[in-house]
Amino acid sequence: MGRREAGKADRRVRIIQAARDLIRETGNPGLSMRALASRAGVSLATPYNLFGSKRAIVLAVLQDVKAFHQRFAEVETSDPLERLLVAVEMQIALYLDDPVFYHTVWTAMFDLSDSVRTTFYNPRRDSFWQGLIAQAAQADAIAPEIDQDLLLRQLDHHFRSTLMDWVLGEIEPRALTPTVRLGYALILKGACMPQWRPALHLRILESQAELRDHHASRDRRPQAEQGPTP
Amino acid sequence: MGRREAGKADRRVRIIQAARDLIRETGNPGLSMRALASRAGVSLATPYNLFGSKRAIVLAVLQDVKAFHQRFAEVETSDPLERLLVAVEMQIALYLDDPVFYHTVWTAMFDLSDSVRTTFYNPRRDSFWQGLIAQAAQADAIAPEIDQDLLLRQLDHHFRSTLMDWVLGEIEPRALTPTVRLGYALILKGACMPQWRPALHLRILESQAELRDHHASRDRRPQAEQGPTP
DNA sequence: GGCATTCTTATAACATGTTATATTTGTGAG
DNA sequence: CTCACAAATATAACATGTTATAAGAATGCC
Repeated sequence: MGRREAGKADRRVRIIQAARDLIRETGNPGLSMRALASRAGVSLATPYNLFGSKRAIVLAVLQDVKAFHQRFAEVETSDPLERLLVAVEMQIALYLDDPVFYHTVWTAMFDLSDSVRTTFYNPRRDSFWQGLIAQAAQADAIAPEIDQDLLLRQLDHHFRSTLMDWVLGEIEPRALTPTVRLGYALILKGACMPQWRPALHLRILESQAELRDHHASRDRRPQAEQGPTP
Repeated sequence: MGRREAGKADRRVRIIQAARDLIRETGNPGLSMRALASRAGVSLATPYNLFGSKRAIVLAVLQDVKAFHQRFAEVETSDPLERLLVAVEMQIALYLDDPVFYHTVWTAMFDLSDSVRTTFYNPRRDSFWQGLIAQAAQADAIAPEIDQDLLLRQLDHHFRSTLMDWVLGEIEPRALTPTVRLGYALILKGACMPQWRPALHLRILESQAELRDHHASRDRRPQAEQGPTP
């Protein structure tokens, strides 16, 4: 690896930094490829050579952020199901800490126009959550006949949809946490061993109450005059 | 309403028809606004006057399709939870009957770049599902302390995410039904009264087995070399 | 029937993601 | 040092969603 590769890596870094800065400053709208190239001090063609597409760049930015796992390492909760709930709540909290940035990044994540196979699931993320679920299974909290991979997939589905609601503006930020918690608790209650049900049921009721409060404190969602009937 | 409105309505219909035909013939790629306008025999500006954006048009196409509720009316199952599962499976079946078309339509649905407030939830759809859930609750299948609206939202989340996996190509078509069924069964098991759990548990195991078969019969999902770590 | 309004049309233009081309620059190897 | 190669650059071009503008036609009202 001579200086050729080094130069390339440097350009990659500059592009990612420029993208992150532009997103932080202006949100999605400010991040045009021309603005990005100019800010990174490269030509318009270079980001395409190095990343392939705009979406790939935004996702590289997201990948560059890795504060989460460190934060979570400090949590000590013995209850294995509770650990799952806490972990997912912390993730939401991370996003709400920097809403403009994550809103943009997740919007790109949900952008289907592009064929970049990014997959929401990647080894690092998967293994983290698989670990939590495996722990729960070993602690006899999750029924042994439940497939752990599939369970994780179900939890992810719910997580993603809730985030999508947020990106679409169909959910208020403060409803994010209870919504996610409610979904996780419901699914986990369906997958857990009988003796763990009461605790999860409590979490369900808590989340419901929280959501009802929010709902009560604002007007009804405006009726969409036209909508699909899937 | 004079002929002015009639002409407008006619143009609207022609545009929706042209859009549907183009989607059916070529999928998304063939549906450019210029092609659409030409096919509908109107100028490029007209679709924008009448609908506002491309996404709005595609969604109008989706709204135009309403075969589902009629089909479902013929189903007779006494078990109220089973009715929910059957309903959602029928919906999936509807999509798989005409995959190119629905793939395109759902891709548009998931397109966030546009500000059209379509909402996945609309009165007609909501009331259908709310009815099924209310029936289940009246039959003592769903615990009374569970909020029915929130439960429906959770089910929808799962449905949407699974469809998104399909649109993204992260899931095979034949895995769609068991995936959705698994999620519904898990969530419903978390929300149901105790005596209904065994039946749902059975459905969970069934779905898992089906999914494992699919999984076993193909190579591992290709590892994404780079992915985000949300 | 004549006129004003409203909407379509035709057309151009713009923004932006993306690709292609040709030129230049820097690097590594002999 | 020199040369060949690889990759970046500058630049143009393309596709497409969308908007703007001016002109023209249909409609409804008097």
